[in-house]
Amino acid sequence: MAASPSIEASAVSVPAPGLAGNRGSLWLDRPSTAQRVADALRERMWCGELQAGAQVGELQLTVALGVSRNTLREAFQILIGERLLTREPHRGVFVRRLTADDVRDVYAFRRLVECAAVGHPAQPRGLVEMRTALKEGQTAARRKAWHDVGTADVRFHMGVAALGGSARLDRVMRALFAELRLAFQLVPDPRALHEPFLSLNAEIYALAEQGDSSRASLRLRAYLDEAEAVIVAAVEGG
Amino acid sequence: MAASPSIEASAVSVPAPGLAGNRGSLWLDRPSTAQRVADALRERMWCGELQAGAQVGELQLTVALGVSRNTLREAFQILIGERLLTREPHRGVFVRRLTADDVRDVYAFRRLVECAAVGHPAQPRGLVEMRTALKEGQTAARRKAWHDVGTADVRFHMGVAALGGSARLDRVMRALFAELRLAFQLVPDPRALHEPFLSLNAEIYALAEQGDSSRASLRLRAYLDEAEAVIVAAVEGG
DNA sequence: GCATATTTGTCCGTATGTATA
DNA sequence: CTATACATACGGACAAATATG
Repeated sequence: MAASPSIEASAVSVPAPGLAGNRGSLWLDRPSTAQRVADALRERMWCGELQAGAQVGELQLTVALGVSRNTLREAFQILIGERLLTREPHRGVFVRRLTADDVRDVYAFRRLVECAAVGHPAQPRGLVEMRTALKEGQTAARRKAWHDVGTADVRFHMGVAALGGSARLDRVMRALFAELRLAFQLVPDPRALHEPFLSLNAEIYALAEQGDSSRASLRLRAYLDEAEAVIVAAVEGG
Repeated sequence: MAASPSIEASAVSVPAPGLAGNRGSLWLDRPSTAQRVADALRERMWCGELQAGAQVGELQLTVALGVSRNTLREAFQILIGERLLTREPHRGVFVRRLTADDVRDVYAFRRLVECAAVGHPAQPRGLVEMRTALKEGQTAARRKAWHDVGTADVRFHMGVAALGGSARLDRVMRALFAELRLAFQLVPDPRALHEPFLSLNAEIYALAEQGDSSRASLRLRAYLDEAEAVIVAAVEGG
């Protein structure tokens, strides 16, 4: 059985919604306990603390997070809906493990959507997101912080999607990258995974910025083909 | 307050997961109770029995569906994740009411995605889906069953999306249409909503089938612009 | 503005069925 | 095969917030 990473001693630290404090706050930013638990678990998956295939048992988490089973199960439903967790009936809840076909489908989707977004940009604001993400990635690479390079890469392509000018697309892509991150962590060498794409992203940005949509779309496709191959290999190899 | 449509006397009829029967079934198709409740509610929204803005009270539904409050709340989380329900803290759960901006965003997304799919079709199997949906719509129109015409229209454009060749795209579009249906039902005259698009869909299909991707993409864009205007007007008028 | 009733948010206890050692 | 552990689902309890008179 997959070693379930220790999750002890980390209660959800935000004040519970039914308690004191929060005076004056008009319920505007008061996520429910289930929502905060889901956020906490999502964060743990994003940073690699909870890895693909790991079981997230109900009992352990109730004591670790200090919430009831009911609340925890609500949080599970949220994350199952986001396809970050999967439920095996009467066996438990597990961090999703992407198959090679899952990864291929992710990249089929990205090819369609990202290439369309750079091909017919509707929201130039995405360009600034791309630019800042690009710089982030470059400085992170100088620090040899490859995990951060990967985060910047995700942010860069969120910027690409933002060119589409649709909030829904932004949401869908955010969810997609959260899933994909689960597969990233199966790649043994994070440097080999993220470093080669820095220059490709720079090319894509330059072309998009100077309005050469069709050439940008072509380079983007090259990026996606390469990245898909790397991740598929990692998923199949592991 | 929006009249909450009667939901009485309609318990979730599938055998509960922890009971007899199901012998030999290896848990393959055994959705949890929460999942079945969510399916039931989704169906009621799809067919218009539960309308946008209606409150779905916990107590009424627990007695109507014969499930516990905990289970019902799990189902709520599923549907909230699909953006079919919204939660107003300490006030209740309501069927989502789309704003004009929501509708505009839906169509921005559809323009990007559907036009890309017909523009660079990767999965010709979508064409057969389009064709059957087209016929369905035409026969439904002869019967003056405008609700069915709308369903066929959705199916037609699911076929368009299927041209993209991505299971994820199919899922996203299915969720999108479930949302959009909530807005469809605000349009007073369902005939005026769906009938004009029959011929446009036929045009799009013909062009796509004979491989004229760019012209198909143009007609599709015309469809989406027109449909957006109709729905936005209905949402703003209501 | 205040007191009350209703509903939500959250927790706990428990019974039953399933999977696994 | 039995026993243990755990998931599923239900029902009750209580505090907090909202709605109502």
